Formats: sequence, structure tokens, C-alpha cells
Amino acid sequence: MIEDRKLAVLRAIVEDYVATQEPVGSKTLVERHKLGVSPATVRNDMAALEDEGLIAQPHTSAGRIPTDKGYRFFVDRLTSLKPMSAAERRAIASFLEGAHDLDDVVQRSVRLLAQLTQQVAIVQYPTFARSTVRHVELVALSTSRLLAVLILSTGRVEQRVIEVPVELTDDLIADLRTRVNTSAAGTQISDAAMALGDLPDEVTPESRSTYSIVVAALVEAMSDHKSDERVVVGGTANLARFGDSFEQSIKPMLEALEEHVVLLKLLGEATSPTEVTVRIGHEGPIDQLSSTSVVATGYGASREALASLGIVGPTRMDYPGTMSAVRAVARYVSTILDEG
Amino acid sequence: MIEDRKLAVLRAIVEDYVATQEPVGSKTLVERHKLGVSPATVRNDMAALEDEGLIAQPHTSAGRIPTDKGYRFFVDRLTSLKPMSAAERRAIASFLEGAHDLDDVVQRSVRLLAQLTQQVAIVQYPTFARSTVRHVELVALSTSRLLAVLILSTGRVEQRVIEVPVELTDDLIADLRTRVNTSAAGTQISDAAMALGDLPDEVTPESRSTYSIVVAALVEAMSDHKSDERVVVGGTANLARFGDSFEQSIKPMLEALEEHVVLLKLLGEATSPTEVTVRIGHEGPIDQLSSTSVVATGYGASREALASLGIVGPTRMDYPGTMSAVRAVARYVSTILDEG
DNA sequence: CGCTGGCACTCCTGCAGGTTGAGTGCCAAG
DNA sequence: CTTGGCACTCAACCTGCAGGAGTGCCAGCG
Repeated sequence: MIEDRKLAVLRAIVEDYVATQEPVGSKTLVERHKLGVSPATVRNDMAALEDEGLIAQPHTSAGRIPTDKGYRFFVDRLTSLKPMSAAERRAIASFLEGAHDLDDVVQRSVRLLAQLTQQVAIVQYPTFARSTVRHVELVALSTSRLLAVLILSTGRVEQRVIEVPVELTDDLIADLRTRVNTSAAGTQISDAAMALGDLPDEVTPESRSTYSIVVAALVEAMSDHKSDERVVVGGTANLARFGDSFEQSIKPMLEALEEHVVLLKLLGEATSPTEVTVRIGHEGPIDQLSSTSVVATGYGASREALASLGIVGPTRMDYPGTMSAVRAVARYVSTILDEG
Repeated sequence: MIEDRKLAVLRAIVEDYVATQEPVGSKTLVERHKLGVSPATVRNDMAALEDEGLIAQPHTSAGRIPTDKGYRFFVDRLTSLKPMSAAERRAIASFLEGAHDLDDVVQRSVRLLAQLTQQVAIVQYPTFARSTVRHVELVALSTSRLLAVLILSTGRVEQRVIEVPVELTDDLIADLRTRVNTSAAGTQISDAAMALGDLPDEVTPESRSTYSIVVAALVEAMSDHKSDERVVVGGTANLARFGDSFEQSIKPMLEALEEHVVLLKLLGEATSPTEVTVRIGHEGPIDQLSSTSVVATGYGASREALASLGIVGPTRMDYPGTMSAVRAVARYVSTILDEG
């Protein structure tokens, strides 16, 4: 009984604080939430919650604000993702339709996510390693430079310029192209390296070195983890709503957004496409972002996730709404990639 | 004589204000710049400069700050681009080397520019219309979906999924590929539409409709101005140095950076690869950015510019340094694209 | 045992008033 | 045309003083 009310108080504090951005006091609380008890009672509960480390006071004579631990509790136990309304679903679907290539899908997703959550959105490109090679195209740029274009099953296209210290003839390129495609097409990108490995042995000794160079470059392009780190960010203008101190939260945020490696770390562990991961405040891997939370999830056609997407925002955010928006977008993106 | 000193005073005011971000008074000015006259004299000159609208007072008992008109004058008449030091040149060169495809070049340029100028950098992808078609690759995604990959002379790669309401055979695709490439390869992209137009007439009536659909999609992809709008932004974290009021300058800035259309408008007129364009404050096309300046220039292999790059920052910026950095980066990018 | 009203206490917030100092404009003299 | 002097202005800063929101604690009541 008393436990129940304490939790109701915590929930009320979180909701009020998220809405008003101001420490919330006992009196305001009973007025706004019809708790049916007096402020004094609430004060007792608050004292208990504070002892448990779920809420805190900025200074002695102020109201309470939730701590990271308080948010954690709220997210884990006091809330469940509310389903999107039919109208929202329709909006999402129509927004993502009409995308005619992968870049488009990613771009639209990031915009959509930013708009729905009013936060900074991050979408990672489908990961490299798990996709298969659809086709390899080789185009001569000059007599000694080759442009290799990898087309992957996810619709992703990677390009790479290869320098070859030999004169390239059209016939040679054509032969290379067919051989590379017969060996690599259809294989998982992680296996393609192996599939291509034997290729130079098939040809005459004099062209072998040329083939080796090209194959090596292709293999390197495929295993290049740098290309794996592609992420897109959107909705930076939503930082404006932080209201918070500039130096303290916005600057480190902007700096983090510049570094894709950092972003990947943020999304990092959220790879399950069925669950939405929430990382609150200092739970995250980046110290400077200790006053921001990350809400992320995996997406991908099959059960296995291709990559992650999510948002970052102040710890003081509307978790239920944000979490369901993230989940909804991830689902739609998954189905779209499934079709394409 | 007296005119000369007035200009020296203006220059000193601009330089001091840019360095300190504070209104500069007559006394500080003579101390820091060894003008060889008394503060009173400088005050007279200041009054004159104020009458001419080149400087202004934030409030009665404060120092002077340059007006937009003042900066304009400074840029046009009081300064010349200082050449980069040898070390800087080397840094630029080494930073841009090792880029192995167009994406890489663009990405590195934007980072470099942001770092050199400590401002927000913008780089536009080489424009579509002026490049030529190097190769068109068609890959079957399923029996009725085709992925078209356009490879352009600039190294840019565009992709597009085409839905065809007909069963596609390998032979058909191979034929299409050769025909499309014979017609389009080597032509300017603006002419490619015409070159491809007659293609459906060459084939048997029964396959004509299929060919038409594919050709139409290709032509659309080529003339799609949306793909022409690709720009990359970097160095947003430098906004942190604005110090200025948040609502007033950073928020509109972040909003503008989200909208690529707006960015293109900003870079818009700076297409000459030989000149650096400076747009100061309200001279720019965006009202909300009336307290920011744009420094931009064109870049491109030959005399004709392929696209633009530049930076945006507060009107209060180091114009000489910024201008020369922008020019230097543009030149290096041009030469690199020329090689590739 | 839990709830409540009362009360003293803390401390942020806002306002009024006074002081300081940088900077100006103007003027008369060199 | 330049300069030193002088009176004036006004933002910035400090100070002191209510006002008020919020708390903790306690004693009484069901």
C-alpha cells in the first residue's frame, strides 16, 4: 500500500519534471496528480525515495528531481511502451515509402526519427559483414587505375579506386570482372575474401600479379572496417530545446556527433531488433555525455539485426514516447529493407 | 593622410574586435596598435567612421564594433589573403592524400576545412550536370527489379532501383547494358538523356516497352536535381565557440544546417574557382542568419567549377585567415580530383 | 502505525539602490 | 589638425532586503 504510493510519487515526479523541467515540490505534486493525500505525507515518501537514491534535491529549499537511478527505475518498472496511434503509423509508413534507394531509406529514417522524438537521431548503415555480395563492377578510369564498385544485398554500394602498376586492357578487365563475379557473387562478404583467394592461381603466370593486386584491393575494401562505420545524424536542431547550460551539455554533444566512432559506441550494444535498449546518463560509455540518455534498438530484415538506430537526448526525456517511436521506426525500416 | 589613419583605425577595430569579442575603445586601441596619436584623436576618427556607418556603438558608454558595412570595407580594401605557410600546405596535402574515393575526398575536405578555420564547413559534391557518364551498370535484384548504378567521371556513383513490370532475363539485361553504355558512355550527363532517347527504337517492338521504362528511369535519375543537392557539413562543434546568445545565432544555424537546400543557397553564388566569395551578415540570402557570414569558393578540375565549398561563421571572424584557408583547400581538392 | 496540520528554517529569486569604471563628446588651447 | 581636460552616460557589479517555495520535524489524531 505505502509502497505503491511511493512508486506513484516517483512516477509523478518523473512525469512532472520531464514536462516542466523544474524541480517538483510536494504541494504542486498533490495538486496536479490527485494523489488523495496531503503534501506532508508526500514529503515523507519523498524523503524515503531520496534515501533510496531515486530522487535528489538541487539545493535544500528546492523541489526534487529524479536521479539517473530514478529514471532507470521508472523505465524498468513504471512504464510500458505505449503503442503508436493509427495516424502515427500511417504517417511513418507514408514518410518512408517512396524511398528509392538505400541512401534514401537511411536519410528518411533519420529525419523521421528526429521529428517523432524531437531529439537527435542516429541511424547506422546496414553492416557490411552480414550482407552478401550481389555484384562486383570494374571500370577503367585510366590505363592504370581501376574503379571497383561493390553492390551488396542490402542495396549498399561501396566504391574503391585501385592503382595497378600494369597497363590494363579491356579484355583483361572483362576477364577479371567475370572471374571475380563468378567467385564472389552470392557469398557472404566475410567469406568473399576466401572465395577470391584462389583466383590468381587460375590464370597464366604473367597476369597473375595483376590479378593478385586487384583481388587484394577488393578483399581489403570488403574487410575495411572503416566503411562499416557509416552513420547518419539528424535533428541536431533539437539540441536547441536542451535549454540547459551550453558548455555542459550541448558542446560535448556536438563534439560527439562529429565523431562517428563515438556514435557507434553509443549505439553499440543495442543490436537486438526485438528490444529497445535505454542507456541513462552515466550508464553510457562516454563520460562527457553523462547527462544524456540513449534510446536505441537494432533493425534488420531477418531475426538477426543488420545495424542499429536510435536517439540521444537529455536524461530528462519522455521515455515511453521515445522508446515506442524508436521501435516503430526500426520495424518499418526492417520491413522496407526486407522488400527491397 | 588623415584618411589613411581613419582606415588604420577601422582595421585596428576589426582586428581587435575579432580577437577579443569585446567592443573596443579609443584608449585600448592606441595602446595596442601604436598609432602614434592620442586617444582623443582616435575618438574623432571614430566619430567620422560612425557617421559613415562603418562602426557602431552597442550602447552610449561602450566601445565600437564594426558594422556589416565595416567588415565589407575591411574585406574589400584593407586586407589581402595571406598565403598559407609551408607547414600548413604540407598538412593540407598530407591530410587529403590517401583518400581512395570521392566520398573520402569530400569527407576529408570538410574535416580539414573545419579544423583549419575553426568554423562550420560545408562541401558540395561535384555537380551532376557538368560531369560525363563513365559507365552504367545494371544488376538484377529480382526478376522484376533492377538496380542501376551510374558511374560518373568525377568518381561519383549514383544508384537507383527500377521497377519493371516484365520478367527480366539475363540476356535482356546484358543487351540493355551494352546498348545503354554504347549510347551514353562518354557523353555529358545533360546530353545523355538525348543520347538514350532513341535507344528503344533500335530493338524489336515486343521488348521496346521494357527498354523505354528502363531508359526513362535512367534519364530521370540523371536529371534528378535532388541528387544534385548533396552537401556535407562538418565542424558543428565549432558552433560552441560562438559564445553568443543561443537562441539568436546557434539555433537558427543548426536549423539551417539540417536543410541541405538552404546550405546550397548559401554556397549558391560562389561558383568561381579563382575567387573567394564573402557574404557578410544580411548580405546573405537567409534572414535568420543575419549575424553570420559565408566564405565560399568554387572548386573543380578545369577552369569551370564543379561545385562549391566554404564555411559559415559569425560575422565576427578572421576573414583573411579564413579566406586563404578556403582557397587553399579548394585548390588542393581540385588537383586531387584532376588526378583521379 | 500511518496520516496530517503546524511551525521553524533554509535558501533561491527578484528588486532597489549605490558605486565603479570604461568610454564618450565637446571644447579650448597648442 | 591634434591634444589634454572635463563633464556626462550607462552597463556591470555589489549589497541588502523582502518574498516565497519548499523542506524537515514534531505532536496529535484515527
